Amino acid sequence: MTIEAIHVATIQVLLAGGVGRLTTTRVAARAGVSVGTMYQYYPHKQALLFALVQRQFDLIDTAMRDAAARLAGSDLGTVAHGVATAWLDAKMADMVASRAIYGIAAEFDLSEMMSRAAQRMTQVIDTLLANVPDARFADRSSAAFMLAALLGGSVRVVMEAEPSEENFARLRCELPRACHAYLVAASQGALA
Amino acid sequence: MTIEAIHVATIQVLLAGGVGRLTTTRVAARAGVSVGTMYQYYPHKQALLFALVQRQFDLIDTAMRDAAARLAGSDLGTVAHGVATAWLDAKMADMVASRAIYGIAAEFDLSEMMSRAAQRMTQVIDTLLANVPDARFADRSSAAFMLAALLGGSVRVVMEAEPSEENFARLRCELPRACHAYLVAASQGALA
DNA sequence: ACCGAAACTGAAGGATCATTCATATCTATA
DNA sequence: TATAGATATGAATGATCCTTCAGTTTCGGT
Repeated sequence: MTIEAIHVATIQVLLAGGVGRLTTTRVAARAGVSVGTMYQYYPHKQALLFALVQRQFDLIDTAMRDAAARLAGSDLGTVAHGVATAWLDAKMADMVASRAIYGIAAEFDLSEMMSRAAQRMTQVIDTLLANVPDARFADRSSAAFMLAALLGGSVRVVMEAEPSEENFARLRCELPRACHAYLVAASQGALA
Repeated sequence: MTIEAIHVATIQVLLAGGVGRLTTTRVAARAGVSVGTMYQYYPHKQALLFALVQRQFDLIDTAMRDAAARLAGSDLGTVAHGVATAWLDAKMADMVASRAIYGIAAEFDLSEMMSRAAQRMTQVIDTLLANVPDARFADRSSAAFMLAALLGGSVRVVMEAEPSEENFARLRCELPRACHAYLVAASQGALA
Protein backbone atom coordinates (compact mmCIF):
# COMPACT_ATOMS: atom_id res chain seq x y z
CA MET A 1 0.00 0.00 0.00
CA THR A 2 1.24 3.47 -0.84
CA ILE A 3 0.37 4.96 2.48
CA GLU A 4 2.18 2.28 4.39
CA ALA A 5 5.27 2.86 2.26
CA ILE A 6 5.09 6.54 3.13
CA HIS A 7 4.88 5.78 6.83
CA VAL A 8 7.84 3.46 6.73
CA ALA A 9 9.85 5.88 4.65
CA THR A 10 9.08 8.71 7.04
CA ILE A 11 10.41 6.77 9.98
CA GLN A 12 13.49 5.75 8.06
CA VAL A 13 14.21 9.33 7.08
CA LEU A 14 13.61 10.50 10.62
CA LEU A 15 16.07 7.98 11.99
CA ALA A 16 18.62 8.80 9.33
CA GLY A 17 18.74 12.51 9.96
CA GLY A 18 16.19 13.72 12.47
CA VAL A 19 13.36 16.13 11.77
CA GLY A 20 15.83 18.68 10.51
CA ARG A 21 16.65 16.57 7.49
CA LEU A 22 13.17 15.33 6.83
CA THR A 23 11.90 16.85 3.62
CA THR A 24 8.85 15.89 1.66
CA THR A 25 10.99 15.12 -1.34
CA ARG A 26 13.26 12.83 0.62
CA VAL A 27 10.39 10.92 2.16
CA ALA A 28 8.71 10.53 -1.20
CA ALA A 29 11.92 9.34 -2.82
CA ARG A 30 12.56 6.78 -0.11
CA ALA A 31 8.97 5.61 -0.36
CA GLY A 32 9.29 5.22 -4.10
CA VAL A 33 6.49 7.66 -4.89
CA SER A 34 6.41 11.26 -5.99
CA VAL A 35 5.89 14.27 -3.77
CA GLY A 36 2.48 14.93 -5.19
CA THR A 37 1.26 11.53 -4.05
CA MET A 38 2.04 12.39 -0.46
CA TYR A 39 -0.19 15.41 -0.70
CA GLN A 40 -3.10 13.23 -1.64
CA TYR A 41 -2.97 11.56 1.73
CA TYR A 42 -1.87 14.44 3.93
CA PRO A 43 -2.52 18.15 3.46
CA HIS A 44 0.96 19.04 4.74
CA LYS A 45 4.11 17.64 6.19
CA GLN A 46 2.89 18.34 9.68
CA ALA A 47 -0.23 16.24 9.17
CA LEU A 48 1.90 13.29 8.15
CA LEU A 49 4.11 13.59 11.19
CA PHE A 50 1.21 14.08 13.55
CA ALA A 51 -0.50 11.01 12.17
CA LEU A 52 2.61 8.97 12.89
CA VAL A 53 2.84 10.28 16.42
CA GLN A 54 -0.83 9.68 17.06
CA ARG A 55 -0.57 6.11 15.82
CA GLN A 56 2.38 5.45 18.08
CA PHE A 57 0.67 6.95 21.11
CA ASP A 58 -2.44 4.91 20.45
CA LEU A 59 -0.43 1.71 20.16
CA ILE A 60 1.21 2.28 23.50
CA ASP A 61 -2.02 3.37 25.10
CA THR A 62 -3.71 0.18 23.97
CA ALA A 63 -0.85 -1.94 25.21
CA MET A 64 -1.04 -0.32 28.63
CA ARG A 65 -4.80 -0.74 28.85
CA ASP A 66 -4.48 -4.39 27.98
CA ALA A 67 -1.86 -4.83 30.64
CA ALA A 68 -4.02 -3.02 33.16
CA ALA A 69 -6.96 -5.28 32.40
CA ARG A 70 -4.76 -8.32 32.83
CA LEU A 71 -3.34 -7.06 36.11
CA ALA A 72 -6.53 -5.75 37.71
CA GLY A 73 -6.91 -6.99 41.24
CA SER A 74 -3.41 -8.45 41.54
CA ASP A 75 -1.20 -7.73 44.50
CA LEU A 76 1.21 -4.81 44.58
CA GLY A 77 4.29 -6.74 43.53
CA THR A 78 2.58 -8.22 40.50
CA VAL A 79 1.12 -4.90 39.45
CA ALA A 80 4.42 -3.05 39.78
CA HIS A 81 6.33 -5.64 37.86
CA GLY A 82 3.57 -6.05 35.29
CA VAL A 83 3.20 -2.37 34.54
CA ALA A 84 6.93 -1.85 34.14
CA THR A 85 7.30 -4.85 31.89
CA ALA A 86 4.30 -3.91 29.77
CA TRP A 87 5.71 -0.43 29.33
CA LEU A 88 9.12 -1.70 28.35
CA ASP A 89 7.61 -4.21 25.95
CA ALA A 90 5.44 -1.60 24.29
CA LYS A 91 8.30 0.82 23.88
CA MET A 92 10.80 -1.75 22.72
CA ALA A 93 8.43 -3.41 20.29
CA ASP A 94 8.43 -0.30 18.19
CA MET A 95 11.62 1.23 19.41
CA VAL A 96 12.59 2.40 15.99
CA ALA A 97 9.40 4.38 15.66
CA SER A 98 9.57 5.60 19.22
CA ARG A 99 13.03 7.02 18.80
CA ALA A 100 12.17 8.62 15.51
CA ILE A 101 9.10 10.21 16.95
CA TYR A 102 10.76 11.81 19.93
CA GLY A 103 12.41 14.12 17.46
CA ILE A 104 9.15 15.44 16.10
CA ALA A 105 8.18 16.90 19.43
CA ALA A 106 10.77 19.63 19.15
CA GLU A 107 9.99 20.89 15.71
CA PHE A 108 6.24 21.01 16.09
CA ASP A 109 4.17 21.63 19.11
CA LEU A 110 3.27 18.24 20.43
CA SER A 111 2.94 19.37 23.99
CA GLU A 112 -0.83 19.12 23.89
CA MET A 113 -0.68 15.63 22.45
CA MET A 114 1.96 14.52 24.93
CA SER A 115 0.03 16.02 27.76
CA ARG A 116 -3.05 14.06 26.80
CA ALA A 117 -1.06 10.86 26.45
CA ALA A 118 0.52 11.35 29.85
CA GLN A 119 -2.83 12.01 31.43
CA ARG A 120 -4.38 8.89 29.94
CA MET A 121 -1.44 6.85 31.14
CA THR A 122 -1.67 8.31 34.64
CA GLN A 123 -5.37 7.57 34.67
CA VAL A 124 -4.84 3.95 33.70
CA ILE A 125 -2.26 3.50 36.43
CA ASP A 126 -4.44 5.24 38.95
CA THR A 127 -7.40 2.94 38.51
CA LEU A 128 -5.06 0.00 38.53
CA LEU A 129 -3.63 1.11 41.86
CA ALA A 130 -7.09 1.67 43.27
CA ASN A 131 -7.80 -2.00 42.88
CA VAL A 132 -4.70 -3.39 44.47
CA PRO A 133 -6.01 -5.35 47.45
CA ASP A 134 -2.91 -5.29 49.64
CA ALA A 135 -2.09 -1.58 49.58
CA ARG A 136 -3.61 1.75 50.54
CA PHE A 137 -2.06 4.93 49.23
CA ALA A 138 -1.92 8.14 51.17
CA ASP A 139 -2.05 10.04 47.88
CA ARG A 140 -2.87 7.62 45.13
CA SER A 141 -3.07 10.13 42.32
CA SER A 142 0.38 11.44 43.12
CA ALA A 143 1.71 7.92 43.16
CA ALA A 144 0.16 7.23 39.76
CA PHE A 145 1.53 10.47 38.40
CA MET A 146 4.99 9.71 39.66
CA LEU A 147 4.97 6.16 38.39
CA ALA A 148 4.01 7.40 34.93
CA ALA A 149 6.82 9.94 35.04
CA LEU A 150 9.36 7.36 36.15
CA LEU A 151 8.36 4.91 33.46
CA GLY A 152 8.13 7.40 30.64
CA GLY A 153 11.22 9.31 31.53
CA SER A 154 13.71 6.59 32.23
CA VAL A 155 13.06 4.78 28.99
CA ARG A 156 13.18 7.97 27.02
CA VAL A 157 16.45 9.11 28.53
CA VAL A 158 18.13 5.81 27.86
CA MET A 159 16.87 5.74 24.30
CA GLU A 160 18.23 9.18 23.65
CA ALA A 161 21.48 9.13 25.53
CA GLU A 162 22.87 5.67 24.92
CA PRO A 163 20.50 3.12 23.41
CA SER A 164 22.75 0.09 23.78
CA GLU A 165 21.68 -3.46 24.39
CA GLU A 166 23.47 -3.39 27.70
CA ASN A 167 21.54 -0.39 28.91
CA PHE A 168 18.21 -1.84 27.86
CA ALA A 169 19.05 -5.00 29.75
CA ARG A 170 19.74 -2.92 32.82
CA LEU A 171 16.49 -1.08 32.35
CA ARG A 172 14.62 -4.33 32.05
CA CYS A 173 16.14 -5.57 35.26
CA GLU A 174 16.05 -2.41 37.34
CA LEU A 175 12.92 -0.60 36.25
CA PRO A 176 10.44 -3.17 37.61
CA ARG A 177 12.38 -3.20 40.82
CA ALA A 178 12.31 0.58 41.05
CA CYS A 179 8.57 0.67 40.41
CA HIS A 180 7.91 -1.91 43.03
CA ALA A 181 10.10 -0.19 45.59
CA TYR A 182 8.43 3.13 44.97
CA LEU A 183 4.92 1.77 45.17
CA VAL A 184 5.66 -0.02 48.41
CA ALA A 185 7.05 3.20 49.85
CA ALA A 186 4.07 5.19 48.63
CA SER A 187 1.55 2.76 50.06
CA GLN A 188 0.98 2.59 53.77
CA GLY A 189 2.52 -0.81 54.30
CA ALA A 190 1.28 -4.16 53.09
CA LEU A 191 -2.03 -5.34 54.46
CA ALA A 192 -1.77 -8.98 53.53
CA MET B 1 27.21 42.57 26.88
CA THR B 2 26.27 41.71 23.33
CA ILE B 3 26.92 38.03 23.71
CA GLU B 4 24.77 37.75 26.79
CA ALA B 5 21.94 39.49 24.99
CA ILE B 6 22.26 36.96 22.21
CA HIS B 7 22.08 34.06 24.65
CA VAL B 8 19.03 35.43 26.35
CA ALA B 9 17.36 36.19 23.05
CA THR B 10 18.07 32.68 21.77
CA ILE B 11 16.37 31.11 24.75
CA GLN B 12 13.41 33.43 24.43
CA VAL B 13 13.00 32.61 20.77
CA LEU B 14 13.35 28.90 21.50
CA LEU B 15 10.64 29.05 24.11
CA ALA B 16 8.39 31.10 21.89
CA GLY B 17 8.43 28.76 18.94
CA GLY B 18 10.80 25.85 19.31
CA VAL B 19 13.81 25.16 17.14
CA GLY B 20 11.63 25.18 14.10
CA ARG B 21 10.95 28.88 14.42
CA LEU B 22 14.41 29.86 15.52
CA THR B 23 16.05 31.87 12.77
CA THR B 24 19.21 33.89 12.97
CA THR B 25 17.31 37.01 12.02
CA ARG B 26 14.75 36.53 14.71
CA VAL B 27 17.35 35.94 17.40
CA ALA B 28 19.30 38.99 16.30
CA ALA B 29 16.20 41.13 16.28
CA ARG B 30 15.16 40.06 19.74
CA ALA B 31 18.69 40.64 20.99
CA GLY B 32 18.68 44.10 19.51
CA VAL B 33 21.68 43.47 17.27
CA SER B 34 22.07 42.68 13.61
CA VAL B 35 22.55 39.27 12.06
CA GLY B 36 26.11 40.01 11.15
CA THR B 37 27.02 40.61 14.76
CA MET B 38 25.98 37.10 15.68
CA TYR B 39 28.39 35.73 13.14
CA GLN B 40 31.24 37.47 14.87
CA TYR B 41 30.69 35.34 17.92
CA TYR B 42 29.59 32.07 16.38
CA PRO B 43 30.51 30.65 12.99
CA HIS B 44 27.00 29.27 12.46
CA LYS B 45 23.65 28.85 14.07
CA GLN B 46 24.59 25.41 15.24
CA ALA B 47 27.60 26.71 17.15
CA LEU B 48 25.40 29.13 19.03
CA LEU B 49 22.95 26.44 20.00
CA PHE B 50 25.66 23.99 20.98
CA ALA B 51 27.28 26.59 23.18
CA LEU B 52 24.01 27.11 24.97
CA VAL B 53 23.54 23.40 25.50
CA GLN B 54 27.08 22.95 26.70
CA ARG B 55 26.74 25.76 29.20
CA GLN B 56 23.56 24.27 30.56
CA PHE B 57 25.06 20.82 30.86
CA ASP B 58 28.09 22.22 32.64
CA LEU B 59 25.94 24.12 35.10
CA ILE B 60 24.03 21.02 36.03
CA ASP B 61 27.15 18.91 36.15
CA THR B 62 28.75 21.35 38.56
CA ALA B 63 25.66 21.45 40.73
CA MET B 64 25.64 17.68 40.98
CA ARG B 65 29.33 17.47 41.81
CA ASP B 66 28.89 20.02 44.55
CA ALA B 67 25.99 18.07 45.96
CA ALA B 68 28.01 14.86 45.79
CA ALA B 69 30.87 16.45 47.69
CA ARG B 70 28.47 17.68 50.31
CA LEU B 71 26.81 14.28 50.66
CA ALA B 72 29.91 12.08 50.60
CA GLY B 73 29.88 9.59 53.43
CA SER B 74 26.28 10.22 54.49
CA ASP B 75 23.85 7.41 55.04
CA LEU B 76 21.62 6.04 52.32
CA GLY B 77 18.57 8.09 53.21
CA THR B 78 20.45 11.34 53.20
CA VAL B 79 22.17 10.57 49.94
CA ALA B 80 18.97 9.57 48.17
CA HIS B 81 17.12 12.61 49.33
CA GLY B 82 20.08 14.90 48.71
CA VAL B 83 20.73 13.75 45.18
CA ALA B 84 17.10 14.04 44.18
CA THR B 85 16.78 17.48 45.68
CA ALA B 86 20.00 18.71 44.14
CA TRP B 87 18.85 17.49 40.76
CA LEU B 88 15.48 19.15 41.06
CA ASP B 89 17.05 22.38 42.24
CA ALA B 90 19.53 22.44 39.39
CA LYS B 91 16.86 21.79 36.79
CA MET B 92 14.35 24.19 38.23
CA ALA B 93 16.84 26.99 38.74
CA ASP B 94 17.20 27.30 35.02
CA MET B 95 14.01 25.66 33.97
CA VAL B 96 13.43 28.12 31.21
CA ALA B 97 16.74 27.27 29.64
CA SER B 98 16.30 23.57 30.28
CA ARG B 99 12.99 23.45 28.51
CA ALA B 100 14.25 25.48 25.61
CA ILE B 101 17.25 23.28 25.20
CA TYR B 102 15.40 20.00 25.08
CA GLY B 103 14.15 21.14 21.73
CA ILE B 104 17.57 21.50 20.23
CA ALA B 105 18.32 17.83 20.60
CA ALA B 106 15.96 16.90 17.82
CA GLU B 107 17.14 19.28 15.16
CA PHE B 108 20.83 18.69 15.66
CA ASP B 109 22.64 15.63 16.77
CA LEU B 110 23.19 16.09 20.45
CA SER B 111 23.25 12.39 21.20
CA GLU B 112 26.98 12.42 21.75
CA MET B 113 26.79 15.38 24.10
CA MET B 114 23.86 13.89 25.97
CA SER B 115 25.58 10.58 26.19
CA ARG B 116 28.62 12.18 27.78
CA ALA B 117 26.50 14.16 30.20
CA ALA B 118 24.61 11.04 31.22
CA GLN B 119 27.85 9.14 31.75
CA ARG B 120 29.34 11.87 33.90
CA MET B 121 26.20 11.97 35.96
CA THR B 122 26.16 8.21 36.38
CA GLN B 123 29.80 8.33 37.41
CA VAL B 124 29.17 10.96 40.05
CA ILE B 125 26.31 8.94 41.49
CA ASP B 126 28.34 5.76 41.38
CA THR B 127 31.19 7.10 43.49
CA LEU B 128 28.69 8.64 45.83
CA LEU B 129 27.01 5.28 46.32
CA ALA B 130 30.36 3.59 46.83
CA ASN B 131 30.90 5.67 49.93
CA VAL B 132 27.56 5.13 51.60
CA PRO B 133 28.49 3.42 54.86
CA ASP B 134 25.21 1.66 55.56
CA ALA B 135 24.60 -0.05 52.24
CA ARG B 136 26.19 -2.58 49.93
CA PHE B 137 24.98 -2.91 46.37
CA ALA B 138 24.83 -6.15 44.48
CA ASP B 139 25.38 -4.21 41.26
CA ARG B 140 26.33 -0.70 42.10
CA SER B 141 26.93 0.55 38.60
CA SER B 142 23.49 -0.60 37.50
CA ALA B 143 21.97 1.14 40.47
CA ALA B 144 23.80 4.36 39.61
CA PHE B 145 22.74 4.05 35.99
CA MET B 146 19.14 3.51 36.92
CA LEU B 147 19.09 6.35 39.40
CA ALA B 148 20.44 8.71 36.76
CA ALA B 149 17.78 7.54 34.33
CA LEU B 150 15.00 7.96 36.87
CA LEU B 151 16.10 11.45 37.81
CA GLY B 152 16.76 12.69 34.33
CA GLY B 153 13.71 11.14 32.78
CA SER B 154 11.03 12.00 35.24
CA VAL B 155 11.87 15.68 35.33
CA ARG B 156 12.11 15.84 31.60
CA VAL B 157 8.79 14.17 31.01
CA VAL B 158 6.99 16.46 33.42
CA MET B 159 8.59 19.52 31.89
CA GLU B 160 7.50 18.49 28.44
CA ALA B 161 4.07 17.08 29.08
CA GLU B 162 2.55 19.37 31.68
CA PRO B 163 4.92 21.78 33.40
CA SER B 164 2.48 23.06 36.01
CA GLU B 165 3.29 24.19 39.52
CA GLU B 166 1.20 21.38 40.86
CA ASN B 167 3.16 18.74 39.01
CA PHE B 168 6.50 20.16 40.09
CA ALA B 169 5.30 20.10 43.66
CA ARG B 170 4.43 16.45 43.26
CA LEU B 171 7.80 15.77 41.73
CA ARG B 172 9.51 17.51 44.61
CA CYS B 173 7.63 15.41 47.08
CA GLU B 174 7.68 12.06 45.32
CA LEU B 175 11.01 11.93 43.52
CA PRO B 176 13.19 11.86 46.65
CA ARG B 177 10.96 9.18 48.04
CA ALA B 178 11.22 7.15 44.86
CA CYS B 179 15.00 7.44 44.82
CA HIS B 180 15.26 6.37 48.40
CA ALA B 181 12.95 3.43 47.92
CA TYR B 182 14.84 2.27 44.88
CA LEU B 183 18.23 2.55 46.51
CA VAL B 184 17.09 0.62 49.53
CA ALA B 185 15.74 -2.09 47.29
CA ALA B 186 18.94 -2.18 45.26
CA SER B 187 21.18 -2.39 48.29
CA GLN B 188 21.41 -5.57 50.27
CA GLY B 189 19.66 -4.33 53.36
CA ALA B 190 20.78 -1.70 55.79
CA LEU B 191 23.88 -2.50 57.81
CA ALA B 192 23.50 0.10 60.53
C1' DA C 1 -12.02 -2.31 -26.16
C1' DC C 2 -13.83 1.99 -24.02
C1' DC C 3 -14.69 5.23 -20.36
C1' DG C 4 -14.68 7.75 -16.16
C1' DA C 5 -12.71 7.94 -11.76
C1' DA C 6 -8.98 7.48 -8.88
C1' DA C 7 -4.16 7.58 -8.11
C1' DC C 8 0.21 9.28 -9.48
C1' DT C 9 3.80 12.42 -11.44
C1' DG C 10 7.35 16.04 -11.12
C1' DA C 11 8.61 20.54 -12.86
C1' DA C 12 7.89 25.20 -11.33
C1' DG C 13 6.27 28.89 -8.06
C1' DG C 14 6.95 31.30 -4.11
C1' DA C 15 8.82 31.54 0.65
C1' DT C 16 11.99 31.31 4.00
C1' DC C 17 16.65 31.24 5.72
C1' DA C 18 21.70 30.89 6.77
C1' DT C 19 25.55 33.18 5.59
C1' DT C 20 28.62 36.85 3.48
C1' DC C 21 30.85 41.19 2.95
C1' DA C 22 31.43 45.97 1.82
C1' DT C 23 30.60 49.67 4.68
C1' DA C 24 29.89 52.30 8.91
C1' DT C 25 30.56 53.20 13.80
C1' DC C 26 32.88 52.99 18.00
C1' DT C 27 37.11 52.98 21.19
C1' DA C 28 41.41 53.44 22.92
C1' DT C 29 45.89 54.86 22.30
C1' DA C 30 49.58 57.99 20.78
C1' DT D 1 42.89 64.95 17.34
C1' DA D 2 44.25 61.32 14.24
C1' DT D 3 44.36 56.53 13.44
C1' DA D 4 44.24 51.57 13.71
C1' DG D 5 41.77 47.91 15.25
C1' DA D 6 37.67 46.09 16.96
C1' DT D 7 32.86 45.78 16.61
C1' DA D 8 28.40 46.34 14.36
C1' DT D 9 25.30 46.77 10.26
C1' DG D 10 21.90 44.86 6.95
C1' DA D 11 21.04 44.37 1.96
C1' DA D 12 22.23 40.84 -1.28
C1' DT D 13 23.23 35.96 -2.42
C1' DG D 14 22.40 31.40 -3.08
C1' DA D 15 20.31 27.29 -1.33
C1' DT D 16 16.69 24.66 0.33
C1' DC D 17 12.15 23.30 0.70
C1' DC D 18 6.95 23.11 0.91
C1' DT D 19 3.23 23.10 -1.89
C1' DT D 20 0.51 23.27 -6.27
C1' DC D 21 -1.50 21.73 -10.47
C1' DA D 22 -1.77 20.50 -15.34
C1' DG D 23 -1.11 16.46 -17.32
C1' DT D 24 -0.31 11.15 -17.32
C1' DT D 25 -1.09 6.52 -15.90
C1' DT D 26 -3.77 2.77 -13.74
C1' DC D 27 -7.92 0.32 -12.82
C1' DG D 28 -12.65 -1.47 -12.48
C1' DG D 29 -16.75 -1.92 -14.63
C1' DT D 30 -19.44 -2.41 -18.91
